[in-house]
Amino acid sequence: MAFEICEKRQSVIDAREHALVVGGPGSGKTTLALLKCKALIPELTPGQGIMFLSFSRAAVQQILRRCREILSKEEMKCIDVRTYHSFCWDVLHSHGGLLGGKRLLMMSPSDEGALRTQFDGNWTDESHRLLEQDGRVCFDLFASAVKDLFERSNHLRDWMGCLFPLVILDEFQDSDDEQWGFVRQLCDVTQTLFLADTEQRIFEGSFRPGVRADRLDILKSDVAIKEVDLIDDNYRSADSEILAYANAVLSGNGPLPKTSDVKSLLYSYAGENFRSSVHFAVAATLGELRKRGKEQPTVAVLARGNELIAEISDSLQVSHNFKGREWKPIPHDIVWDQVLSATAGEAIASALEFKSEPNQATRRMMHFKIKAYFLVKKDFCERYGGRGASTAGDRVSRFERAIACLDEGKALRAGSPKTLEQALFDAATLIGDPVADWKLVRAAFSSHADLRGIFQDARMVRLYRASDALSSSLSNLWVSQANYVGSARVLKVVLDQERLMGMDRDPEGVTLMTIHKSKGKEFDGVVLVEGLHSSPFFMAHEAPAYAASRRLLRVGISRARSFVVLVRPKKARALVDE
DNA sequence: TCCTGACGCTTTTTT
DNA sequence: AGCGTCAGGA
Repeated sequence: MAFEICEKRQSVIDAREHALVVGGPGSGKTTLALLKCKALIPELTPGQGIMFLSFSRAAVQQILRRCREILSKEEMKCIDVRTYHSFCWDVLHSHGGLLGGKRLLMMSPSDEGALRTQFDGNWTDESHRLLEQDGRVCFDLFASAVKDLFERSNHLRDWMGCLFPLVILDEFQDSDDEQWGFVRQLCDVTQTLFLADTEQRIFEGSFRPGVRADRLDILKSDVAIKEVDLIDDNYRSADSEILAYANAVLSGNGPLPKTSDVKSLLYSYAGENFRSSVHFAVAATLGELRKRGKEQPTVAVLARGNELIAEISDSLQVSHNFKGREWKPIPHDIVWDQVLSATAGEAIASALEFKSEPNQATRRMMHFKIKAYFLVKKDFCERYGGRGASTAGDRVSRFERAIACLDEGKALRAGSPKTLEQALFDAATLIGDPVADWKLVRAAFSSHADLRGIFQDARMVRLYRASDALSSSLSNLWVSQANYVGSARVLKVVLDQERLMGMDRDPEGVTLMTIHKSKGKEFDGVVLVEGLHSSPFFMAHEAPAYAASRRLLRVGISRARSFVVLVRPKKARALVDE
């Protein structure tokens, strides 16, 4: 469907004042913003450009993809699409000296993480102290530091306005107080275009303080702004009822629109019944999309939680019987960046080293890596939620004590360190096949309740084929030295590399991720999966109308251009009240 | 210090 | 179902 420029849209393109465009998924906010850029570019003087800010690197990729469709190469040079953080980083890097005299030092998230795991106390206070006393800026403080900078130096702020006659703010409903702080400053010196969808507020709440439900009201009351609502427009699934379905789920009031573009599949039990149902749903979605003429359909398999995503990935890797047919494994990608699974992988790798070459050094390293895993886990729990932190802390000290025993030459006491060593000792001999040997050593981690987390978290460190970088590196170790010493290091290097490379690959075929990660993306088909005991569509203790869950569901459903399958437990709550 | 059993909860998370 | 938590026992 062609993008029609109605009067409403043209007014945004022509506007010389601040503008706010509100619209749902697929309503064409980004396209409209880029058309405005196209119109403005001829007026730019040399050195001037347009700044397009978004939150995540994934969103930046998505916008750049759109730029390639809409703008010429020359035009693209005039637009700077970046994340808030990278913009702030540059401002602080070039002009941070204005803040305290000496040059500022920016800390990357991993620098900050390393400091934080060592620091005992209130990290927020500490990060402010680091900025004020040492000129070291933590990632979370970038925006507020830029705000301070603009406040203290009107000259710098004015100059930013000259450099960027138009600044576009994507997903503005998700901005926090600090980000709004420096954007507010820019409003005085340049033209702005805000893009927003209030119903896509899915990160609001605990994890990013300062993100507010009434962000748009604050904007409208602080700045004179022209507001345009694209709420009725839909270009993504223009011919289908998918968005209408998603909006019915959002409102919670029936009835759901009757459509052949959204199907439900109900399952009865966890385990095999669940896994084969999901497997079938994905295969059927691929089949349906091919029938509809997509030769290489893209399909997203979405769930609320990472654990369920991991289980689904397991399901798609083996054959299943469903509806009297055998369904072959389905190759897929997973969007997965949990630091925890890499750390768990390092612990398993160090156990592989110990099993293959038992000596003081490998033995100590294994206990040390396990302790490191629990430290990361503790930090993780403290940051995101709270539960699990005390257990992880216990286990840190348990392995600390074990290391102390080793250093003093004493025998280990009863407990998980000793149980693990015994399990590794009892396990079969390693044979030099990294896939089999990894499996064997990983299994030893299920020998004690303490270590089950490592066993689970390392699931996503996969060694499928001999061609994989990881398994060939491990093979090389075995061939050259007849043991696996060094595999923990190799694993870290390979995973870091993969993380960098996997960054900007376009989705193709089947991709698994949480619904949160799917925000801003689109696919031909979507399979939304609800667990029986985990990742329910509606969280048990949520506010009465399940507003947050409904917003999330709407994001998930509306990712689809053509076809949606919902896989749910039979006894699950209905999507809408009748 | 470690284990066991009863009880409760089950979710995400940019850079 | 399966894990974290907390209390009490070995």
